[in-house]
Amino acid sequence: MSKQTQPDDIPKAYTPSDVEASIYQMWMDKGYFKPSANRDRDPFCIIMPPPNVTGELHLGHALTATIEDTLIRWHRMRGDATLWLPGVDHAGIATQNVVEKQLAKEGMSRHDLGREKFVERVWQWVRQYRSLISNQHMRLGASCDWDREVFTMDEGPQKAVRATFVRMYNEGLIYRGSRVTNWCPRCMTALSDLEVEHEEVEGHLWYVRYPVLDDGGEPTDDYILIATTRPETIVADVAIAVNPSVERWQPYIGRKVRLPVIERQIPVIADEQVDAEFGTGALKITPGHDPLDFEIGERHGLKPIVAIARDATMNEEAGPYNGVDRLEARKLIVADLERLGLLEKVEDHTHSIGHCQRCNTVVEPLVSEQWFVNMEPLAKPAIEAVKDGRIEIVPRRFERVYMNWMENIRDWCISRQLWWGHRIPVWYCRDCGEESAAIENPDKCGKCGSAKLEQDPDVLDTWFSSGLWPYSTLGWPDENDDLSFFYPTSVLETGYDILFFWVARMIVLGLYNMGDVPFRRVYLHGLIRDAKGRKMTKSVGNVVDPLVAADKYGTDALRFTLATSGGPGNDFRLFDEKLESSRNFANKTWNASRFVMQNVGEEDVELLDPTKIASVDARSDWPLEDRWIYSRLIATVDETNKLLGDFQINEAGRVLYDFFWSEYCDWYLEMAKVRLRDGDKSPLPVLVDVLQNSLRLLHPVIPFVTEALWQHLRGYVELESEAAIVASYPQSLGERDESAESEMRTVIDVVRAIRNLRSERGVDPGRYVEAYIAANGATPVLEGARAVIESLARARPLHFVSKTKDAPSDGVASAVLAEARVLLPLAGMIDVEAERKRLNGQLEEAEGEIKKMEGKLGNEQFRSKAPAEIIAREEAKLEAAQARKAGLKERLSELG
RNA sequence: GGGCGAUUAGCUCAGUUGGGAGAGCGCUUGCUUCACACGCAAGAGGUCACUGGUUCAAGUCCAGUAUCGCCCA
Repeated sequence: MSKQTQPDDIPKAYTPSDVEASIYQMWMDKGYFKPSANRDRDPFCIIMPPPNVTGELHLGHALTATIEDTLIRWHRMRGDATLWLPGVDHAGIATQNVVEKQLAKEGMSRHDLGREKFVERVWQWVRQYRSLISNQHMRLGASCDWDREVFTMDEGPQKAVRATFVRMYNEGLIYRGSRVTNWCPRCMTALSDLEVEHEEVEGHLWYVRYPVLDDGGEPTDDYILIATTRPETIVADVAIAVNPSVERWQPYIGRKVRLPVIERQIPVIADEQVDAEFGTGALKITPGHDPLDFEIGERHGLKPIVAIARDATMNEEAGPYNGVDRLEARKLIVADLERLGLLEKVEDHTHSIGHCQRCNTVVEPLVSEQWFVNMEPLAKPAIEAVKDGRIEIVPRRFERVYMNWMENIRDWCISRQLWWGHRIPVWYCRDCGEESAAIENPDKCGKCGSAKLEQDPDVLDTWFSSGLWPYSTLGWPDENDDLSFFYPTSVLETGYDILFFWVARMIVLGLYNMGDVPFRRVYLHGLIRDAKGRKMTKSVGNVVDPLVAADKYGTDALRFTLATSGGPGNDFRLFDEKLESSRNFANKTWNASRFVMQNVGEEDVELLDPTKIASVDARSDWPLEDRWIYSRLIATVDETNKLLGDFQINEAGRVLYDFFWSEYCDWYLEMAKVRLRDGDKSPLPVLVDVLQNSLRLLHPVIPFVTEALWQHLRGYVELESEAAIVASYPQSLGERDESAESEMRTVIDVVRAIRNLRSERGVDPGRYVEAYIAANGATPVLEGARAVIESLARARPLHFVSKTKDAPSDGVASAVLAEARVLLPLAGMIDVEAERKRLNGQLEEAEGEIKKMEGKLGNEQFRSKAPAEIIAREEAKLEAAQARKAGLKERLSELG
């Protein structure tokens, strides 16, 4: 084979920026991201959560991309027909806000432009950011099928939105009505309940006197005391409600009181729902500005009064306060109440206040006409789907959170008073007043034929279109092969913070539109925090740009860190030290590979044939270290596949890290060097084979460095595929070799013991020292590993003796293991007294262990109830401790 | 008010059928050893928040308490 690269051509340290761009380009050019057209294969499909088109990707997106890409690459390597479909969300309010901000810098508002021109302006923004987002995903190594990239406002999804709306409208599941909804006076739109964030605020409770009127409508000296947190809404009160079960209120029911501040008369009514415990037990009823009051008002046929306008200023209903901002009006009204002697007292009071998710403005609940989805009938099948396991949520605990929300579902306000978004497909006839919904824009009224049609000016909640994402991206409502092959999709992966916003609604709408669940499994990841555990926000200024981190440490380092930092569903902190450690790991793979390639050099090395070496027997004539590392590889392969199947990506990463670094590099490579230095090339096939398996195992998490190495390695050895990304993922390689593993533990223990003695006695690291080993049963194993031990422990020559008495006795440092006693003659470096003290300490430890084990094994209950395997293990421990004790006693008596 | 999560080495976190207390970083000591100082070797460091229970056996299961955080109303 011709060598494509020389070892010297490979730089000493891995430099991500040298290889990432060209590798990604190569993957793209070769079309590796496209799903196999072979429909006999199992489908594996993830629809990417569409990032908002508002701006650049943050770490949460990078985490999503990392986890999904890892799963996708793993399945692709396993041979599944794998599709990862990318997309971008139009993000109604958020995008409208950013474009408005841009306009403001030019001294304009959207009203200056008008709706049509403003929307065109947003499209300009979209064109810019849509590709920017794709490019950022590419930098992160995302192996999605870019030809299928979709935007929520593309023609296909538009059609899906309309088809869904029209059907729900016709079936009465979507309706229009006047309700108290959450109104953001800054965004000037209604919001759904989910878009309101509640915050505890230190406020006040004002106790206001409402004078009771006599039959002639004249005020008496009597009054009803009302506690309120919002005095400005007094002007919109329509009644006072009391709980009829409270004795003291009985005489007032049916009478009238006079509204303080503006002199309107309102009735005192009785309603069971009034909380007799809160405040004074009497409640002012303001149906125009409180959802609960709205319900009470409806029950009693009271017409709501809206006194606060959409811009949060008081309107004409507020009389003297007309035109004043709601918070200013509060101050004025409190002052007026005080002046009139109607304010009895003020108490401090903490309560939660709703804020707009997008702009943090205090939300005003007010009555307005909006579109709603009747959720209850839709929630039932969505509850069933999770209950009966058609959808599994990982981690499991979120299933309860989901259930709780679904079982207490409330109608979903879907209309937004915005210009940017899916326009509600409802038209009103100006001639006959007919209202109808349609998929295609109608040109005349279906009832009277008039052409004077007006479309509803509002747009839909962004989440309405993203709720259709698992199939609108696959071409629905049109039927096609992709849709039937890939739907239901395999995994929906996202952060737990959008479980309700997105996941729950996709389940509801998927079942409604498709009659089947949108995905089989939901995997929810945690949120990323900064080094101090704080949420990353622009206002704190602690936001980490994923691409900056990727530039600094390499994309693989970022990915490895994100993939291994936290368990499923748990938040985790990100900081530089973690990224450094991941970078070091990438560099380790680089250098181990470099070492292997240097040693392969011009040799013709063939890969091992796994089918021929699957059994322990087939490997029985291999040297111990070869049998050992191959057994460890087999164990690692099995464990990794199992963990990835359970979404335990963090654990899989840890297992691979430990195997590659602590076993392959720290021990196997060093042991292989012993033979290689003697000109023995026999370790090469194992060295290469374990390496190429490791590269494949690691590829899903750290794709760039593994691909770069794969390409280098191909210059030396015939590998199974032209690229790591399309190599097969190692699976079930064969039987573990338990005896090789335990024999190697003994060898390693002996090496460590010698190193420890040397280090403690300050032996010059370069110096070789003689060593004596008394090992009894383990002698053949240790003797077989003589060269390895001599080299790794720098102990030469190594003498095997049957008893420690056969070794020199003067100036000897010793270590007593269960399997062997090791003696290092270090004349002049040994303090006999200190040595005795040290050994006595170990003797005490061993005796303690023996006592503990004897106690346990002497317990009849343990003997009869514990599994045999555990009893055997404890017995082995006891024996080991006893062996150690005997060895230590022998040594001590030799010391005299 | 209801629910969930966290509490394990100085720091950040693993620990998924109950039986070995672990990793990375930091720290101490020694090494430019022919893959790697983004490294190697040797160490120190923990009543697994607390109380009680189940069990032969509890970081792991159950009940409760405390502190912190999150979600829902």
